[in-house]
Amino acid sequence: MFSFSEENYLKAIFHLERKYQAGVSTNALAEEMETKASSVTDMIKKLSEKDLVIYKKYQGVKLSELGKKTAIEVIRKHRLWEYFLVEKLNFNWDEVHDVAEQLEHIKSEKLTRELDAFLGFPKRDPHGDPIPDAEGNFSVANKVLLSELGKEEKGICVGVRDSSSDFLRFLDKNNISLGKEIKVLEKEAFDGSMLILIEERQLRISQLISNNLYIKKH
Amino acid sequence: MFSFSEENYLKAIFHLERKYQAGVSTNALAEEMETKASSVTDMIKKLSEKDLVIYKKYQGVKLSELGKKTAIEVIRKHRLWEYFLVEKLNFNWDEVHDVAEQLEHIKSEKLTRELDAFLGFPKRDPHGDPIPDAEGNFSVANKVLLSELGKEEKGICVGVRDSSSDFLRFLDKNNISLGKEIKVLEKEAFDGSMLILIEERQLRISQLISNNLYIKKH
DNA sequence: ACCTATTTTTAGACTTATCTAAATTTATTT
DNA sequence: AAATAAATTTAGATAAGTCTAAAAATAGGT
Repeated sequence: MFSFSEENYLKAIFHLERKYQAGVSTNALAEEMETKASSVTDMIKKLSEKDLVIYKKYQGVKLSELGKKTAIEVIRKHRLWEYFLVEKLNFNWDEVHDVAEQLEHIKSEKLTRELDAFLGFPKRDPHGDPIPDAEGNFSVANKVLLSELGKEEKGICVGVRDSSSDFLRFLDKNNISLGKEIKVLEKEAFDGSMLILIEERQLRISQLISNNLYIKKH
Repeated sequence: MFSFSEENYLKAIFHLERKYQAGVSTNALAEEMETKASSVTDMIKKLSEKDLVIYKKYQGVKLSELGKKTAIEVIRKHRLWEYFLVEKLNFNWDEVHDVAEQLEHIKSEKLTRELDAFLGFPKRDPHGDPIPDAEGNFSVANKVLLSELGKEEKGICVGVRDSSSDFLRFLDKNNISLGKEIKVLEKEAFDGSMLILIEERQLRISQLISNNLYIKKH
C-alpha cells in the first residue's frame, strides 16, 4: 500500500484539481503541502512510477484513475472519522481536523466499512463536506457562497469553505451553524460586508466571512 | 512526540521486562521486533538519548520512568481500540490486532480520553488483558495458566497468552471464550494434554493449548 | 585463566522524504 | 526574437530507520 506522504499528496492533488478544474502545477502543490517545489518534483516522480498520477516534465500533474480512487478513499476515511469524533466523542467541529489527518491513513477495509455502518452511513461531515460511499461516489451539493447572495435572498447554511479552527470558532461565537437559515438584509458595495438575519438576530459580517460560508439557496 | 518505531520499541521492552522480570537483551528485543540486533542497538541509543531507556553498552536496556509511562500509554490505546473494534464495529477478537497496531499510534489525548469514556471505561480488552486507566494504573489479575491446574480443579477462563489469529480461531471453533468455566477432568502425564469440561461438553486439549489459556481459580 | 562461542556493537550502505542551491525549461515582456 | 522573469527540475546533502558484514566485548567450559 501507499505511505502516509503519498496519500497526502494524492489528497492535495485531488483538492487542487477540483479547485482549479485543471492540472496541478508543482508550485501550487508545494504550497498546498507546505513544502518545497523540489520535494514535490521528487514525490511526483514516485507517484508517477506507481501510476497514481499522469506526469510530464514541466507540465504539472493530474491524478490517474487509480490515484483518484485512492485519494477518494483517504478523503472518505478522513470525513468518516471527523463525523465519528463529533457525533460520538464530543469533539467540536474545530477540533477534529488534526486527529482525522492521522486516522485517515489507517489501513483496514473492514474498519472503514464497519465505521461507516456504525455511524449510519452519514452523507456529510461536520463541515458539510460530502462523505464518499464505499464505491467512491459522493454528491456535490448545489451550494453557493454566502457572498454570492444578493439583498433579500436567503438559504440554508450547508458548509464551510475554510475549516480552520479560527473561522469555526468565530461561527460558534456568533451562533452560526450548519442547517440554519440565513437571509441577506443589506449588502455594502464598498467593502463587501453584509447584514444578515439568522434566528431572529441581525449580524454584520465581513466579506471574508461570507466568502467562506456555503449556502443552499431556496 | 515519539515516532511509531520508537513507540513500538518501548512497547516491546515493556512486554519483555514483564515476561522475564529483568533487563532486556539486544537479541531478545531483536526477536520481539522481528529485526536485526544491529538495528536494535541503533534504536536503543536513540531511546537512551531521549531518556526513554536506561542503557549501558553490552548490559541490555530497561525502561526509564518516562519510557514506562509512554509504553503504558501506547498499550492503553492499543487495548481501548481493540475493545472498540470488537464491541462497536463487529470485529472478531482474532481480527483486531493489526488494526490496533496502527491505531495505537494516533496522537490525541482528547481522543484517548473520550474513547475511554465512550466505551464506558472498560477494564479489559477482548483478550482479557487489562486496560490501563488515564493515570497508567491497571490491575494484574491473579490468573494462572490452565496447564497449571490439577485434576478436578476448576476456574473461569479470563485471558489468552497467545493472541494469534490461529489460536483464537481454534478457541472459537471449540466454543472456548472468556468468562466460561473450565474444569480439569483428567491430566495426561505423558504429553501434558488434558480432558476438560466446558459447558457440559468434554474436550481434550494439548499442552500447547492449556499453556496459552489463563484461568482464574476458584 | 585461557580459549571458544555467543552476544553486542560498529562501520558502511540503502531507502524514504525532505532540504538548499544551481541548472534548465517555459512564459512574459519589450 | 531576444532578454528577462518565473517555474520546474536536477544535484548533492541530511535524518530516520533499516540492513550486512566485520570487529569488539562478554560468557561459558575445561
